[in-house]
Amino acid sequence: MQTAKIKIPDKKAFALFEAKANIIKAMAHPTRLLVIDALSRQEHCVCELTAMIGADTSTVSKHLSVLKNAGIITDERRNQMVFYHLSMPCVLNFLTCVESAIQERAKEQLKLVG
Amino acid sequence: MQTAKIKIPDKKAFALFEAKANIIKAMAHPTRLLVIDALSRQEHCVCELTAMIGADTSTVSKHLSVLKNAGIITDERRNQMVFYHLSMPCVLNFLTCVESAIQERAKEQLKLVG
DNA sequence: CAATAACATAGCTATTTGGCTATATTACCA
DNA sequence: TGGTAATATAGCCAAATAGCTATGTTATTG
Repeated sequence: MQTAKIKIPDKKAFALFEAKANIIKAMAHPTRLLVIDALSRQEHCVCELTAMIGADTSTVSKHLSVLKNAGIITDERRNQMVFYHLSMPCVLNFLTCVESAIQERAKEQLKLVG
Repeated sequence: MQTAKIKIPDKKAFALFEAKANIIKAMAHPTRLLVIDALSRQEHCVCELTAMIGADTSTVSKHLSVLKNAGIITDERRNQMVFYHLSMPCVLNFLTCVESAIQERAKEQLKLVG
């Protein structure tokens, strides 16, 4: 039983949801959020990011290519090193949104316990 | 060779990245973005969302539970029906950010082609 | 040109995810 | 109380993901 008038999305609308989902999927990993966070302050080479993350270079490199393919970061080679930059800074607002939601939830949990 | 001073994240920092990633992961699916979009305008019951999505009720129900567990939506039973609401409206700003990034990229593509 | 440093890619495997079918569960109604 | 509508859960399988090891690529250096 439907009460509200609903709008069934057409192909184009669904394609847009898919495109957005692909970008969001690229962010949906703790390591990649760490990368975004680090690059929000300054550019970093792969070696620095690898040191922060504490994983294999190949693993880090793969994560970086996921973010790059999604258009969230860009790379720039300078001699042997490759430096990465955040090219979609508006994602930071979202992370703030998510963080406050987490904090609020923590407060709720405290209320229930204490 | 590292040039910049890097900060290795401690356990707490990494746990926060994980918590954020869990919320983002919940959004990282076209169907769930459709749900968020629909609920941003008004509440909807499962039957309405199912009609929009065009999938099995069980599939839609699972998607809704993913969003609910992440704290992005809430549910409210009224008689036989369950209505869902968007409880984290700040995610909409993020979707706008992603959408404009997609548009910009499309423009770039056009430049390259034409 | 050989060796090395910094990254990237390929290939493999364990885990997770997303869809379905089938089976609860909850509330209403005859 | 039995039947039905609306939703949720369980269980199954194909596909995607994330990590590693091993190998390729690019630029520097001796």
